[in-house]
Amino acid sequence: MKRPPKISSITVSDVAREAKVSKATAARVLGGYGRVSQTVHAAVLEAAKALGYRPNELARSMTTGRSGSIGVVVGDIENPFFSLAVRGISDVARLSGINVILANSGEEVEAEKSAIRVLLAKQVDGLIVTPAQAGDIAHLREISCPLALLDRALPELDVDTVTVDDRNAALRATHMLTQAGHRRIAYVTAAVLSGDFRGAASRINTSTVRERILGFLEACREADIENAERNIHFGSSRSERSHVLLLEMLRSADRPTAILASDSVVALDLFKAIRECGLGIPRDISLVTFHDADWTSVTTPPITVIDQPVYALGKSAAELLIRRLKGDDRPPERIVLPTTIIERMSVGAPLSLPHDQS
Amino acid sequence: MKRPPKISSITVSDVAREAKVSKATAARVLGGYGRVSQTVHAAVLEAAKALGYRPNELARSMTTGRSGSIGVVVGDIENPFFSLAVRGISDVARLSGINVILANSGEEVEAEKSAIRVLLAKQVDGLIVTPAQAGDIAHLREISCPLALLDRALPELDVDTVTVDDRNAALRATHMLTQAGHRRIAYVTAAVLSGDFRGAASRINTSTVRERILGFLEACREADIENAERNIHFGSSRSERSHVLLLEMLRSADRPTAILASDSVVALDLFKAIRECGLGIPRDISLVTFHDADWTSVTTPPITVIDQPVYALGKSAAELLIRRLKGDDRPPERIVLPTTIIERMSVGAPLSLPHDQS
DNA sequence: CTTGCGCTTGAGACCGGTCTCATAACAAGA
DNA sequence: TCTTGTTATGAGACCGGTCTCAAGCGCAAG
Repeated sequence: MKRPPKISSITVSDVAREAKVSKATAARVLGGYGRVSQTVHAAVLEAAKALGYRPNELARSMTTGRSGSIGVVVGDIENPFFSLAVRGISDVARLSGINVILANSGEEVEAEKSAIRVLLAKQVDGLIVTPAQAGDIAHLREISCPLALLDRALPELDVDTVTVDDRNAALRATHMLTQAGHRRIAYVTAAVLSGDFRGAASRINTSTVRERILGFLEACREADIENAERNIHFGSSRSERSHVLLLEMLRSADRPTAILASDSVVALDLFKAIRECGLGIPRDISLVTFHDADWTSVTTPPITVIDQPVYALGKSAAELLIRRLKGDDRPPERIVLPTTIIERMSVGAPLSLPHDQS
Repeated sequence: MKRPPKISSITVSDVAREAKVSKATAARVLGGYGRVSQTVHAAVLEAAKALGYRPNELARSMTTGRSGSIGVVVGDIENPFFSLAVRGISDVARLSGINVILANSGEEVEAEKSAIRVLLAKQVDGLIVTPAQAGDIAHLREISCPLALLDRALPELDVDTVTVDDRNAALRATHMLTQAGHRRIAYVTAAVLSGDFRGAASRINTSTVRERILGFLEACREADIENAERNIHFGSSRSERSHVLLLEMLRSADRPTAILASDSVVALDLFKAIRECGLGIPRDISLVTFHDADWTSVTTPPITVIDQPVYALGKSAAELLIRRLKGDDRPPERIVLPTTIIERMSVGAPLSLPHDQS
């Protein structure tokens, strides 16, 4: 075996020798378990300090079977939604002396699988995952440690889950738009759909995506808008290609008069695209987005948003997970957090209608 | 010893027994080292698959002394600057099969110390740190594994470091403002200064903060602006209190006619504060900020920014660190990345001067 | 003075891998 | 045929902790 690169770290045995006690006794003091006499306790501590002893958490984890860390797999840390949620998670984790290993899935199942495998191999005590795709969840089933789902529920997976009331949020937001007189409303989401949509909402089993669409469609139905499904745009990402697609949509003859965006990244891209097309908000087009990202209040006009309790989302997921880690084994809980709509200035009546309609 | 919670995970020995070979041989196949005959190799693999063997990375790390992960300590993941840098780091790390353990210091030294201690105990192979304070770096000195500094250099710490040319950036940005005719220019930074400033720039040894201030002061000197130090505002954070302080500054009789902000979070807060005061950009006040955050291009007016190669910053730091992890021990490198100024619409001439001056 | 109990301590197994070393088996060269 | 070399395999030590178990000790009760 190669000499480990670190220059001779101090072990329990070293401390024991220095303090002239057995390894077991030194370990008891250093590990904080068992009973040791005052005298010896002090002696060991002194020896440890003199030698500069640092416990090897890895070795400790090996015997205890607990690593003291949890794994978090999110779609994209760059998305402020996730950074805030992660913040919530790590704040809670730190309070319990647990630390967080973060992994990015880039919203791709394969990357997610690989991340989970690595995390599991690292013996994380628990996992918080934002599943990238709901169709492929075998790898989530196989997870042998406590698992919590963040932001996206999986109906077939009965584990602790924290989401927001996406359906109702989408319903209310869309309702707001129909009330304003809009009839050509688009829902633009970053989620990708394998295959084609066409009303098969049941096929989408990522809760967040499905619930929002369901809410959106319900509001459309209430307003007697037909073929609303046509206006659902999937796969909007940070890429150049999807930006072009948005421009295309905005320049088409029957362009929507109002848009609901699935997150602030999509919304920002939309905002830029709308400008590029020389359209005005809310004169030519109304815009509402999920997530009260910090920038939404400083644009001209400021954007009406669906405010999700993102920090709380992460916090709750972590709390649920940690509770379970501590041995509590009540049945899995599904928490749904409420959202509120913050009305700003990005919603107006469609151009073709008299302004006093609403 | 308590039975570990995980229900009897499959070990090398189990696989060995199943495949009817010795533990050593099974380990050779599973660990991918040493030489094994074709036949046995296949047999072991089959047995492993049948049993559902998953390697225990912890145990592996224990003997090898390498954990295959690096620790990253940043000030605040919520700050888009850091999320992007972290993204750069993790992208590089993944390519080398290394994973990242993330810790937040909240820009507090004590939290930073504690995070480093935990990370070290977890036997990370290397560390990337954005030191919260430059005065207190004993804990960084003691680090026994490769260390790389991100965004902030420490003159007294000779390790791999990646920064941007803060001084020059601040110089040019400030110069732009003086050229436009401004003479009351404020620099607002999130950094906290222990004690009072008053020209003792040498006392600030966080490179980022010092260099920027130096650049700022140099530009002021060139323009014969006296007492420019007075207009340096420290400790601007996301807190309510600091927002009030900003409002105070903006409402004072000799309020600045132009402001340079140290990061996009500060800038956003400033932007809001400026609005609250009923001031117009750039009519009443000009604004320039470090970091081309996504929102800066969609405000009215869009903000002139100092574009830092943030992703590259993280990427380079990770590359430097990983190179060192692989055994390369050339002397520590200090990389300084260039910045560019993206001129948008937030800079104008001060109100008191005729517009054609510039 | 013994017995018994509680407390402190030491010896050593164990976790799940890696890796060294010795042995066995076999092929090729003398 | 005997030596030498090469390759495949097994036995077991080791990493740095935790934890079990039994022995040693002092003290109070019988």
